[in-house]
Amino acid sequence: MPLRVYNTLTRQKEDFQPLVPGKVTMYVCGPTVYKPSHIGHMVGPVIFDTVKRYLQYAGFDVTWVVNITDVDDKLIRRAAELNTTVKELAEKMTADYVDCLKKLNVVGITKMPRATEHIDGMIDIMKGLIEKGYAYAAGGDVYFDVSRDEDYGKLCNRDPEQLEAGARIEVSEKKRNPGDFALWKGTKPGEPAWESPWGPGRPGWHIECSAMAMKLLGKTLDIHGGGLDLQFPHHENELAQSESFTGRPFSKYWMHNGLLRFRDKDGNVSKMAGSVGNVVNVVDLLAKFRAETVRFLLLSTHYRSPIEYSDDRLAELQKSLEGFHRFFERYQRITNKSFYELEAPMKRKEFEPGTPGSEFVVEVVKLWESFLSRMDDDFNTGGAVGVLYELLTALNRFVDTRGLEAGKGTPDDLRGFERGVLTLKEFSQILGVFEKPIEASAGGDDKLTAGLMQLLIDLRNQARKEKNFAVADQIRKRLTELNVTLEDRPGGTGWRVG
RNA sequence: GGCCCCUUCGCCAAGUGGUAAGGCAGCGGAUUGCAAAUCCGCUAUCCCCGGUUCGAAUCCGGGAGGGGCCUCCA
Repeated sequence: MPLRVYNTLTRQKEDFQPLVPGKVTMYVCGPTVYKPSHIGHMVGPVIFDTVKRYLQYAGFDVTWVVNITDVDDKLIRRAAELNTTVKELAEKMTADYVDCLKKLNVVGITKMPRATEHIDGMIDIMKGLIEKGYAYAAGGDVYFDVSRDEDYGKLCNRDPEQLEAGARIEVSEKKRNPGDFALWKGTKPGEPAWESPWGPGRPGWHIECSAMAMKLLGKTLDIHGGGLDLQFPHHENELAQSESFTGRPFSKYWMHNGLLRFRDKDGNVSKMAGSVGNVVNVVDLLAKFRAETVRFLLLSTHYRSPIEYSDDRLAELQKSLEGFHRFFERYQRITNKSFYELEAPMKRKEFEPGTPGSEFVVEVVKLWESFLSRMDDDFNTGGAVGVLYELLTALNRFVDTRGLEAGKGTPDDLRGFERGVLTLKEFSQILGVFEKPIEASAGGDDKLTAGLMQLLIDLRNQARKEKNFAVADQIRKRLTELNVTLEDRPGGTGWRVG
């Protein structure tokens, strides 16, 4: 089954076929770095990081660019409030953003260009647009002339006349049409400015993305992504100016991710955004929940659907993910190997069906196919996550029924088991999760604690042997009060925090 | 006013014409000295009304409720 992608431009799912066979260029709009990142900023990166992982898995060579907008009205305002420079503020907030991405295991970004590094490219585009009559200079500003662009509005299915009807666009004497947008803004005192043929000024909001995308990835991209809220006006304008400039399609596929929603105490649901004032900073969030849980939350819904955020939901999710980590410990007990250090081949075609005839392997292969067919269908990570849980259950069931933990498995059982675990690893790598053990439950790092725990466990087991359950239960109860849970397993007693 | 989307078990969430994945919670069972962990089983006909079809959660029309964009926003 071919990989299919929903294209905002055509409003339907299409077979994915990049311009150059085997290679994919992807551009995703990044943040304006004037405030610390909130979770909403992470939705796109996590999703497109997973998209990139899957495209690579499917055999494509992917180049992924995410821009940093480091000059704009909000930055200028905020810098003034903080009594700092735009540059300094941007650097600080960029560092915060990059750090958040790293924590959420977004590792696939090839390049992160800054808008201010591409002023020349923007000027070239503006010159070209003016030459072709798509843009005009007016009093130190440069505007894009919407009326000259015949298919303006095609991305968002908008009729320019309708736009004007409801427009609350800033009225400017300088504009020819109300819908025209600024490519270049003449400088005002105290603002950062760059030289240009139209005098000193700074870029408008949309031109930077066109300049950076085309400079780094070429005139036509394979995938352009971003949040649904950027569809209009940002992407519409980006598309208009880019295509007017090059005369070629700007991007083959446009992908838009759903926005995060926030449910308040009264049960009202609304988008999470700075303008609503209900944002949750990533740094604050990660103090409460593991980064893996947050990443998982963003992947457990289809990317085009809105994601409803709440603490309860994260807590619930975190709990269910612990089941996976418990299984990884179980795997280690059985095979003496660390799941976290396993490496599954990240090429789809390298999958080997494993021992033929084994019922368990047949089941694994079925789940593997199911997982991939969901991912093939417009990156349905929500559905794929469901298969991930199914595989976990299948593995635990196999361990139980074959008595693997008690050492009763045949070599054939163990081979099949390894095949299944490696498949789980493969899924994990595609989703970018389960790379590290949960710290709190690892427990054994501290030698003294480990020794004391072993002492208590030995004492309790001795009491159990003597049928002195009052003492045994006393020990367990007191440990429970200390948030330590004991597990009596076939191979001996284990413990964990939590 | 214009454009668009959503409504599936108590909660979250897959499924886009062939008879309802998965998670959390709940209940029952296996296992256990009792627990924990794990496994097994049980719990929905898909907001309402009408239509198309042999057959619809899935398509069409109408209604109700919710959300988004049109202005900075990931």
